[in-house]
Amino acid sequence: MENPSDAVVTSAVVEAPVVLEEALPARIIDIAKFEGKRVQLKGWLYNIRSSGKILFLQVRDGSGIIQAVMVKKEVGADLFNLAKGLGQEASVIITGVVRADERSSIGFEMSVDGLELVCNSVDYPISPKEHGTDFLLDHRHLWLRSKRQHAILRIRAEIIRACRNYFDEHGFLLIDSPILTPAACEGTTTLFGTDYFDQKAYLSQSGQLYAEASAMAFGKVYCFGPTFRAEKSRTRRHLMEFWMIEPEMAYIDLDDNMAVQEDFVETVVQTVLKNRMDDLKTLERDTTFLEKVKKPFYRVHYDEAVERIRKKGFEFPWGEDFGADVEAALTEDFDKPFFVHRFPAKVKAFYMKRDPERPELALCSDLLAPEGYGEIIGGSQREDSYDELIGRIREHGLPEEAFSWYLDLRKYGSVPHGGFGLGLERTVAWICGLHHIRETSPFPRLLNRMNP
RNA sequence: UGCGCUGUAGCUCAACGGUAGAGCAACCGGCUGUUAACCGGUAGGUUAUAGGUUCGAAUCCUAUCAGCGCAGCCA
Repeated sequence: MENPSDAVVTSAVVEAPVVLEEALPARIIDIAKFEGKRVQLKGWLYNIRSSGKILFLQVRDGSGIIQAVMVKKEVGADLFNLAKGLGQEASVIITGVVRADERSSIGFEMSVDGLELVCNSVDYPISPKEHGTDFLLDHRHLWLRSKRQHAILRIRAEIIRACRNYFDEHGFLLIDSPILTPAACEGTTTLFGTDYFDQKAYLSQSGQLYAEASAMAFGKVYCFGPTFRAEKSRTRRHLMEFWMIEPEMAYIDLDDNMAVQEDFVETVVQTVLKNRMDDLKTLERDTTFLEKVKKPFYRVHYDEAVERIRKKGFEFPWGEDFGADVEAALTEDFDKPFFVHRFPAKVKAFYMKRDPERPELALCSDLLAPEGYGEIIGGSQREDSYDELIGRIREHGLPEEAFSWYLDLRKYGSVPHGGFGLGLERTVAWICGLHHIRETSPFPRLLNRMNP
């Protein structure tokens, strides 16, 4: 700047007609609308590749990933070197012009003309190469930033939305059940205990009993919330904490109950296929089985299921509940979800109504997903007779006092009723085609794992 | 809780009784169309922990700890 002639040249550049137009705030998901426009993206650096005088920045903003191309001679050495030194997951605000490009997987790229470093990221633990699940679960808070997890969690959100919409649009009222409860709902599984001032309390394992009370008040209701099981199960189908949607309906029988379930499940699956095909592709999900999820679903009586199992070579005594191997073998027979109904009452919960034609059977059903996924719904018609129900409670050795309010429902205008519970995470695993349930939850609670 | 499997560099793995190695990540350098980029170089280790067998142990044995898989339970 000592030389006055330099100043003249500098000001000439500033006032030249190459002044950039204002950058429009944009998100990658609707980048197509901005073709030819200069935009501003706020995001994180997903990956970076360098070719000497040209940089390829993979930038994600939570809605998608775009390749932003930076050329050294266009942006100058300072900015170029700054960008070159960025770490994976550095937060950046970039500006540039959007243009169509056939080489891009999303059809568009961006030519960068500006980059602001918000915060650098040094030694990011999750590299683009493969990692073990244990390591990834330790870094779940960062793992959430990767493509595959985005696809799964978007599908999860879509499934939740579809579930809520279905019941909201079919005359059900949302009535949430309490999470802190005084006693076991079903009396079988182990519960997480906690302290309720000077009283013992438990985390809810099901909202069903409360849903029944609500159904007697509003006719058709559903609850949707977390449930907790303290079972020490370590399998690919179990979580300690999971979400369950539990509709309950007054004046229905077992057949009505199954009809609602198949209509509901068909709607949820078809909605995901319609709205989240990109994410299913990211997961490389073969959707042929999902396309077939249309009613009616098959209805297999327990007696028939036992016959099918025996034909497959299992020595299966009538009266038992199905183990995992038997259940998986049974799903081989069907190309879409199917019901197994009327299980022997002695292997089922105390509140289920008996089949009047065969009192050794319960009016219940499980809905099993194909492709080996197995049970996603358990449902039943509930016992509506006071005398029958109190007999069951005594047979099971349950504390009568704790169930007095539940018995009241059979005292004051009892009606035939029923409902079911759909396990959200199992449904997500099935629709996404996942091997293990743990990726279906943003922060899964597993045996021996509560962090992060 | 039972049975089985596994703990080696930040990560994914190799070395299977004889000097602990590779790819990726990190760092330095090269490259104007890369897309799990590539090429060259540097650094990185009390082989989960504690005992034992052996001239010699990552490797064989025992215990402990941690993780994974399957089962039971269920959604």
